[in-house]
Amino acid sequence: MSPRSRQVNDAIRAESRARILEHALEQFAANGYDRTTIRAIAKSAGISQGLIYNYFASKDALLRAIFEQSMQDVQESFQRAEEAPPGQRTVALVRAAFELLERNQRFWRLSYGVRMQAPVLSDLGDGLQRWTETITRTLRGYLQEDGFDEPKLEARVLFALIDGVAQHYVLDPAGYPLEEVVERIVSWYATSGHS
Amino acid sequence: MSPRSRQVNDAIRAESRARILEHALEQFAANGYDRTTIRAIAKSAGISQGLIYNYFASKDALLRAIFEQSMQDVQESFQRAEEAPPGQRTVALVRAAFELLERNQRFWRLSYGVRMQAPVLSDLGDGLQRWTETITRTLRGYLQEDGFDEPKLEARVLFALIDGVAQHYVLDPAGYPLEEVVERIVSWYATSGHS
Amino acid sequence: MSPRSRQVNDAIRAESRARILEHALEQFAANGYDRTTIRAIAKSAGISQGLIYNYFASKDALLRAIFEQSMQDVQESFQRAEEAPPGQRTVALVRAAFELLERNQRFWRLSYGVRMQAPVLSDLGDGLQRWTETITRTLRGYLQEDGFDEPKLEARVLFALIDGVAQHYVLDPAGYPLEEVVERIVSWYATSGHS
Amino acid sequence: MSPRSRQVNDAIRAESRARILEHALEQFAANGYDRTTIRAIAKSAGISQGLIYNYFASKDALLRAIFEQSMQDVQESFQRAEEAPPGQRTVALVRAAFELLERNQRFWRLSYGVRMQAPVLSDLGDGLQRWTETITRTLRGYLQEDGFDEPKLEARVLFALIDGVAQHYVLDPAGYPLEEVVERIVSWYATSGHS
DNA sequence: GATGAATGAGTATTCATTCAT
DNA sequence: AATGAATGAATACTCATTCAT
Repeated sequence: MSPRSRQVNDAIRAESRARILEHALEQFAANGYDRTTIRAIAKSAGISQGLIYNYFASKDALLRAIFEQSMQDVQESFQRAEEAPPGQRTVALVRAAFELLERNQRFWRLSYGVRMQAPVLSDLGDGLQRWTETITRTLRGYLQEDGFDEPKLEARVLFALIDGVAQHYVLDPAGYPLEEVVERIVSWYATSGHS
Repeated sequence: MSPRSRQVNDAIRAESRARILEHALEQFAANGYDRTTIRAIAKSAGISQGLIYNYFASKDALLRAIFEQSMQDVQESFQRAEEAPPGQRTVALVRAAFELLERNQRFWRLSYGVRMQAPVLSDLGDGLQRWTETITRTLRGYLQEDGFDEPKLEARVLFALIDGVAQHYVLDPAGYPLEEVVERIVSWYATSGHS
Repeated sequence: MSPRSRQVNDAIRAESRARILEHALEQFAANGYDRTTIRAIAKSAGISQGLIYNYFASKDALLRAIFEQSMQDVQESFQRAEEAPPGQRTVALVRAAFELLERNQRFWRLSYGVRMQAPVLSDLGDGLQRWTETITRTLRGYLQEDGFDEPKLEARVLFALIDGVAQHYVLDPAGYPLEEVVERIVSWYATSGHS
Repeated sequence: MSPRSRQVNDAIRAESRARILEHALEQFAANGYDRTTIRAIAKSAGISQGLIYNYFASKDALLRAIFEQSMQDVQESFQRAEEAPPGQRTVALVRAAFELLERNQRFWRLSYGVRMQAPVLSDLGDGLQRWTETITRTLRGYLQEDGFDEPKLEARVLFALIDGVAQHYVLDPAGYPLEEVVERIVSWYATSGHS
């Protein structure tokens, strides 16, 4: 008789939104953004196509929402790395990065698949750009603390290394010896003040 | 209206084919494979849409042809690295890789943009997969020669590093200090037999 | 939770129904029937979409209800014209028509916007058709009373004139010198028995 | 063998374009702009939906093209009215208007159906507005020539009359005694310098 | 009486591909 | 060898309408 209570509605909305995001991520990661149809997402989520537009203004907005959600996760994770004792922060951040990677493979797969199109995918470009800069700057700070000679250059190298490993991992998660590779990298940056 | 001679015809065909490949690469690199239309390629090349199908069976086949052409280039380049004296081959290959990168930025941009979709872009998957394996195997061999302890693991790390740098470079060729980064990497692998 | 009394309920229903009609007319007049969404009406009225269907079976029925309501208004207005003394009825009707027009601009705007689609907008056709015939017949009667030679033809002309002026007015109410135009027309039909 | 000659292509294009315009007008006039689908136009014209976009950028552009084409017709027709001897120009223009109406009923039906939406149909608004002003100004000039006291006001009345008759005619061309009505109007404006 | 989440059929538009010339 | 008119299947998105609460 009486309309659904505010709380019940909010719960329904939260659940539907999450469901859509989850299945959109799954499809985007598997087939790439452009080759994923709204139809496929709806089917995968077991809902109608129209419902998606009840929660997201466009396919583009859906992609953006996925990024925002994941970026928040990244921020939090990196903040925890900051709490590590000086001299161990570089290593803490490297480990944090790979933990993120394992925990959210599909997002990173999507992210790498979309990266080169950033300037072309409206409004996404900025996010990725800023995120890249943040990482580089953070890394630079840690490397400087840890006594590296050329922290700026070194940050570029380390970031590239992390990025490269992450991509290779994501291309074949089952077959990639991520643990070993991470340990190899960590062992290299653990003994501080090289050069 | 005497029919064109065989030779003239062949020359025309070669020139048209090359022209199409060139402009397809340009467009694919700039906008991504999916977002590039046959129309755009034809317009860029100054020809009709139909003509493209006279040389390539499909958009997909056009992409494949670009890869084949570039892969050949890669092979040749890497073969020259093999001629370096033992103990310097790793470094030679690293340098060769980055020379290739600079010489053919657009191809690498396209390549990285398409990589995550490999399984989904028909028939392309194999090519990329095989190419990845080839590089890893070659690297492993050189690193072993050069006295590294765990050549297999080390090859994964080095390949990831190269790949990561290449991607970062390709995202912003003008702003990336490629020379310095390469020298940093090279200096690291030049003093052989680390461990 | 004692049930609402019958009377209170009826009052609520009447108020809601009127509210919906009011805002539907506003939206239909501003954007046209086809380009007005149920969503827009609901938003304008500050109610939910669903509620509209509690009062009207469909968008179409809502349009029909607006017409019924306004037609009644027209009937009443024209009946008052009938009370004018013979020889002044034509003028009385002309004045009544333009008073209606000014009083209910939005309805006439909607009406003119929908007129050409009448046969296509289910069940509306009849209403408009009948209404047109009624006016023509009434006008014919008055003109005959007033001694015009060819009352049938003259009625067509006068009706067209009224209709044309009304439309031009409704297209730009602020800039149209309605008073003057009406006086010009009235002065023409005031001196009865032309020919 | 050799591609179609320029001339043949131009002929094909002209024929296809005309065909599309013709069937679009037919559909728009019958069902209104908003309720006419591209699909329906294509089906009516016996072509694919895609082909329409080969000639017109959008449904909107198609509507605009119809207006441009017909407006040109109107211009020419009115210019011929200008050649009438002074004192008979008003009547010549009235006759010209109704000839246009009969010759192109469907266009006027579409035009009246869309008029109230003008501000909402992108880019069309201006055209109709300007056209209205042109007519009013021309009429005013002729009426002044013909010695009417208040040509500005009189022009408004005459324009409304023409417009009203045109609409009533277009609503039921078969049953409307257009000839008689026109003659009635003409007879009124023929004896110049009333007042 | 009232809500708003959900549906599904429909719409304009795009684009790889074909084919007569 | 080359053209470009034409196709048709697919796509993102809209919106009137339903219904459980």
